[in-house]
Amino acid sequence: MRLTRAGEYGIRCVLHLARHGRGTLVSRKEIAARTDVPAHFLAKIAQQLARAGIIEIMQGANGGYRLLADPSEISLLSVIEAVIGEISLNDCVTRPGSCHNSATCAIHRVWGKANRELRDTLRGTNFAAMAAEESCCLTSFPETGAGRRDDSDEARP
Amino acid sequence: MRLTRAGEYGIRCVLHLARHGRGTLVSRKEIAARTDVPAHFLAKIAQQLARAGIIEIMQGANGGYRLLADPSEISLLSVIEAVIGEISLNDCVTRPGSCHNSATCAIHRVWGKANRELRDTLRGTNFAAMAAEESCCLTSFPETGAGRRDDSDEARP
DNA sequence: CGATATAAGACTAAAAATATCTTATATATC
DNA sequence: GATATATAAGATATTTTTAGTCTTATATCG
Ligand code: SF4
Ligand code: SF4
Repeated sequence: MRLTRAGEYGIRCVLHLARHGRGTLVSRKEIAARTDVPAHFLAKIAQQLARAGIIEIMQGANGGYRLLADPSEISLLSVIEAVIGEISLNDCVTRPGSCHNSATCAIHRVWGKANRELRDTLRGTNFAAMAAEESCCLTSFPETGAGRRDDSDEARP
Repeated sequence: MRLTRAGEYGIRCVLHLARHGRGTLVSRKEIAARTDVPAHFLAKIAQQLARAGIIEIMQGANGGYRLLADPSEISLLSVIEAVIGEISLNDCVTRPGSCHNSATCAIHRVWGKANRELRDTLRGTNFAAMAAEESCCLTSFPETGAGRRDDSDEARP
């Protein structure tokens, strides 16, 4: 009944990009450092965000990630579900077949309602407002992570 | 982001008891068979429900479980949280200290709101209505579980 | 007492989450 | 084109959580 770490990281990544605005390229390294996410883990999450059409990944020197849409058009729900899949408070909500009983189950309907409400709330939240907040999440993370200084993929000579 | 199996089992157990009414003693064996829950697992869950004051456990021959309160006074939320602990959609909701940043985080507030809504919905659902439903969950489980015939703790002579 | 229940917690197995490592590929710059 | 720097992609490893089982102890009825 909780968000996974990957989901939380995905949100941080998009929020950081949203603060730079749509289309601005930001390196994975910077995002990882500023949002306190392991760089390699971020790579994986970014791939899922890219597949969902939320960000674009630029390879090569001076590569990085950029937002494809305007922050106001990106909902919290779409980011979360891009990373962890469709939200489902109980198995039978998204897979009614998992319980032979779901067709007539009173509890099933309660879960369905709660699930709908939750998704609607998250769908109703976009990144424009959050990015604009004076004290946003990500400004509080240190610019150069003390314990996470060197996340480069390359070995030093 | 999903209910654990233990939570689901706890709900089934209470619902089954609710259908018998407050104070009626039902054996663990019967509950386990009718709700399709492993008997030993149910024992563990029942202990948590007992600690939360929802059911009472009677030991000895002809023992079993009984509801302490009227089904109308037992909310879905109380049963779930008795089994899986307080609902928390994200770590920082129940443990703000887990992220040094929660005090000023815009996303944090969204999670707080969503979490409150979810808990309110579950709090607003009690077992009286669900137990009264014509085709309740538990009637659909076979009376004698085909693959779960013998859940006795005792070895046969 | 003896049969039949659950208590309590140790133990095991399976699954999922989290993170890392390795090899490959793309791009800018020289 | 060569080189340095970036991400891609997926295999692998570690840790944590979930799910279930097993064993020994205790309570109650008849
Ligand atoms: S018993 Fe009802 S709530 Fe539980 S899994 Fe089956 S359909 Fe869902
Ligand atoms: S960054 Fe915000 S939402 Fe994420 S864990 Fe920290 S306080 Fe919670």
